[in-house]
Amino acid sequence: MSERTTPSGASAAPVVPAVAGVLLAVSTVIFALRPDADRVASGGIDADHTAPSLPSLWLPLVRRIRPPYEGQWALPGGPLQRDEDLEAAAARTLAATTALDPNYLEQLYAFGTLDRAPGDLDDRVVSIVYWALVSSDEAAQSARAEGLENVAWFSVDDLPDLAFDHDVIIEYALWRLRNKVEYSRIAHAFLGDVFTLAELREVHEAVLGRTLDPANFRRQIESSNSVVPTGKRVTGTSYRPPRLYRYNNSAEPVDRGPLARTTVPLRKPQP
Amino acid sequence: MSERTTPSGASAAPVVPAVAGVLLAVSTVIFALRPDADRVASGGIDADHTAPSLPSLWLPLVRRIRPPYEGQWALPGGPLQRDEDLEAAAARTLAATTALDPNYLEQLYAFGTLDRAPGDLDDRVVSIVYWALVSSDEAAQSARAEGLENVAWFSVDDLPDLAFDHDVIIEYALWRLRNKVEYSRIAHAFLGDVFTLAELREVHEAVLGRTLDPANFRRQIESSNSVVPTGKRVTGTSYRPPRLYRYNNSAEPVDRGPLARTTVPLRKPQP
DNA sequence: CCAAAAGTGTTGAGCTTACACCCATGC
DNA sequence: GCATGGGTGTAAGCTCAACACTTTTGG
Repeated sequence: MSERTTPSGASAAPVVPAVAGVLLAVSTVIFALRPDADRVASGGIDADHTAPSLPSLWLPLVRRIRPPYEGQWALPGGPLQRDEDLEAAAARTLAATTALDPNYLEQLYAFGTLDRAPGDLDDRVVSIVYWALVSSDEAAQSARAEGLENVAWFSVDDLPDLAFDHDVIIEYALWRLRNKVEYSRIAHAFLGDVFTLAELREVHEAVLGRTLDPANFRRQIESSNSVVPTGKRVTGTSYRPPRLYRYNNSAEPVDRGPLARTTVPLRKPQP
Repeated sequence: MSERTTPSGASAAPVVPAVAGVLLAVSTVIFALRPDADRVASGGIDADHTAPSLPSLWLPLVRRIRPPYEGQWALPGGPLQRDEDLEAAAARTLAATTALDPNYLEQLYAFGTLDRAPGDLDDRVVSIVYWALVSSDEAAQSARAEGLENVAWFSVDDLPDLAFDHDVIIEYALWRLRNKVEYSRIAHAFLGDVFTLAELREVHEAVLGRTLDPANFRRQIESSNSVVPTGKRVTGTSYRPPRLYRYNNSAEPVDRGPLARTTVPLRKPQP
C-alpha cells in the first residue's frame, strides 16, 4: 500500500521538494447587512420578494477583467504573498475591496479539487477561503465610495453568475454563518460599537430568516452575558427609548477552540 | 487603502502569477480507539493514570529522518501532488501510515503562519490538515504490522515532543473530534460494521472523557435514528446477550453543510 | 438461585416557547 | 390620551439527567 511515498519521508515539513504547478490563493467572503430602507443602487437587483422588510445579507464581488470567466463576478482575493500570513492576506483583499477593517474574520475552508478552473489552463489553484463580517453602516459608505471600479455589492439571494466554484463557496459560507449565529456570539459584528437589543435581534432575524420573540431574545442574550448596558439610551424616538448596549469583550470569545488568538483585531477598542 | 493590489486584479483565479517560495503540504491526524485491554507495546508509554479502564484515543506519528526536527515525531503527510485532490492526498498519507481506509475523513484547517518552520529554512510551508477516524481493531492489526518502520502509535494524553506546530494541530483536532461527537453521528467510525450499544457508548465515553448513563444514551441514540438493529445478538456472554446494531446510512449524513459529497467512501458497503 | 449486564419506566429540574401585560416616550 | 415599540411576568411543554426497576442469559 505504501508505494512511491514511504511514511518516513512523508511529513508536512519544509524539507520536501517544491511542487511546481500548484498556485495558492486566498479569497474572502465578506458579509454585511443591508437595512431594508436606504436602498443603494449598486449593482444588485432589488427584487423585494423577500419577507416583509427584514434586512438582508449582501456581499461585495469583483468583476473579472481577464480570462477565464472574463466579465463575470468573483470573490475578492488574490495570490498569497511570500511573507504574508493567510489571515493577513484575507484582510488585505478585504481592505482592497471594501476599504474596511472586518469585525470578524475566520477561515472557512480550503478548496482544492482538480476541476476548479476550466481545462484550458495549465495551472492548478488551491484557494484558502476566509469569511468576514463588516459593520453595516460602514459597508454602506464603502459601497458608495469612489475608486473601487470593478466592485459591486449583491444580495445573497440574488447573486449573478459567478466565476469558478465561487457559488458553492458562498453557499457554504452562508451555511456556516447561519450555524454560528445560532450557537455563538458573532451577530454584533454587523453592528457598530453600541446598539439596541432590537437591532441585535434584527441581525439574528435577518441571518436566520425568521422572526424571533423579542421577550425571549432579550432573556437569551442577557443570560449569555454577550453584551453589557452602556447606561445610555437612544433619543428622539416616538416611543419608549431603548437602552444602548455594547459588546462584552471579557466574555467567552466566540469559539475557535485551542487555535491561538489571531492577529486581526475583531473590534477596534473604543476610548 | 488599495495600494499595490487593485481589486480588479485580485481574484482567486488561475491567471495570477505563480508565487515562488510557498510549499503546499497535506497532513492528517488519524484517530483510533485503543481498547483498554490488549495493550500493544508499540512506542507509546503506557502510563495508566487514566480513569478506571476507559478506552483511550491514540494516533500514529512518523519519525522524521531529516532536519529540521530530525528524530522527532510528526504527523503523517507530504507535499500535494500536481494532479491530486486535497482529500486524496490525505487518504494517501493515511494509507501509507496505517494501510487502512478511513471510516471518516474531513478537512480540519489550513495552517499557514510564517513562523511554522525554524528560521534557517528558505521555504515556507502551508499545510492543509485533515483528520480521520479508523476502526479500532483494524488499526490494532495495522499497528502490529511490519514494513512501517518509522511509524508508531501514541496515546493522545501521552504524546512525545512533536515537530513544527503539530502539537497545536493535534490539540485542535481533538477539540473538533470532541465537539463533533456531541452533536453529530461519527462515533460509529471507530467501530466495525456491527456493534452493540454498549460499544458505541464506550466510544462516546472515551472521546468525551466521562461516563454516560446507559439508559439515557440508549434513548438518545434510538431517537436519533443513527443506527438500526440487525436482529442478531452477541452470543457467548455470561449475561443477557445484547442486540447488534448497524450504522444507518440513509439518515442525515453527519453535517458538512452544502459541501458536495466527497470521493472517499466513509464506510465500505457490506454485501 | 445468583451475578451481571441489557433494557424499561418514572420522576423532577431546568430550559424553551408562547403570549399576556405593563412602561415610557413623542405627538 | 393614544400609538408604538421597550421591557417584564408567567404558565405550558419539552428535553434531559438521575436512578429505581425488570429482563435475560451463563454458571
